[in-house]
Amino acid sequence: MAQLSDSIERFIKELMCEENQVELRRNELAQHFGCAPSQINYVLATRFSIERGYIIDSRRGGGGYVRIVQMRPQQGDNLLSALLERVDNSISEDAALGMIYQLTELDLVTENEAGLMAAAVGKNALALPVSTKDVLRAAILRNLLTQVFRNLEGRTDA
Amino acid sequence: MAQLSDSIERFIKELMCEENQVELRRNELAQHFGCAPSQINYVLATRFSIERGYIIDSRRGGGGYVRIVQMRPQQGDNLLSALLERVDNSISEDAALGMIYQLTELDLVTENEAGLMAAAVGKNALALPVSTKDVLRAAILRNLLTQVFRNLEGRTDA
DNA sequence: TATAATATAGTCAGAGATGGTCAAATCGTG
DNA sequence: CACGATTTGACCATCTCTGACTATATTATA
Repeated sequence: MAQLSDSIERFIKELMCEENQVELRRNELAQHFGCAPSQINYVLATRFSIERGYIIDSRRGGGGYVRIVQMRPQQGDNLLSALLERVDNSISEDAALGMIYQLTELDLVTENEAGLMAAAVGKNALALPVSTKDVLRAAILRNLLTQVFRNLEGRTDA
Repeated sequence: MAQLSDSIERFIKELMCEENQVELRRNELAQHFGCAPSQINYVLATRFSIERGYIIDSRRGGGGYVRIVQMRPQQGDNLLSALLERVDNSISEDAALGMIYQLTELDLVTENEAGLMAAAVGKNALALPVSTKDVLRAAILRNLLTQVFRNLEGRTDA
């Protein structure tokens, strides 16, 4: 029964039991479970996704690591998923600005932060054919939304 | 695991904590850390780059030295112009992130704001052919920089 | 002074150490 | 069987560190 992925998931969650974050070596963990390193990525993608309330941070090269942070359960959990879904693959400028406005109303971002987000997805920033614009805006906005929720966690690095 | 580069970076920043510049011997420093002298150059290139607001000055031969100076802008306005000029029509991800890093070091943006800016110009956000990426990133970053300084206008302690 | 010796620092290609991505193979279950 | 979930492996991306070779400045010496 116990699929490899489930074991790895449980293992990681045990490591996190007291802390709400854990740092690990991808290759070490893979070796510990005798599996391919990419298996770890699979577990992270399916069991520790942003939608499920986890943030993954990593670094390559010597001294590399993978850090998993569990977001505190909060109003945001469902909101983020809902927002990401609403953005989907393409979004107009108006809709994007509306969404950002909503974040300030909820006190999830400061006015300054909202200003930056608007600057990033505004039409001035996106010098591209109109058709491409909405798609690109969606990609950027998704990134920004995720970042907003990371910020709420009081991140450890910059 | 604290990488050698990270230790060297921290060491140098401690030396600079009060002064905004420091002078050191490359070989001495390398010996102190038990590494190859060129390692020092690596740290300088990656952690004390011009994008991050540092200027390196050095001299070879007997009595040679390496001097690291942190640039401190007098007026926000001048800095904005300088940054916009440096962005120009195209900018790499590294350079963009370096610039954002500089803004946090100068306390012009909070860590959260820097995170948002990085999210807006990171490669994950810009799903485009590489050649187009830098140009688009430049456009977005210019917008963000302008917004940063707009935000500063309303600040009491600026 | 001209030249050689010595003392520094810089550059760059490549090795090593990690982690990431993606598509194909495999597994399990309705 | 069909189909989604899992697992793997080949190939890619990034970060760090070193060593051989190069460049430049100072000092000693003929």
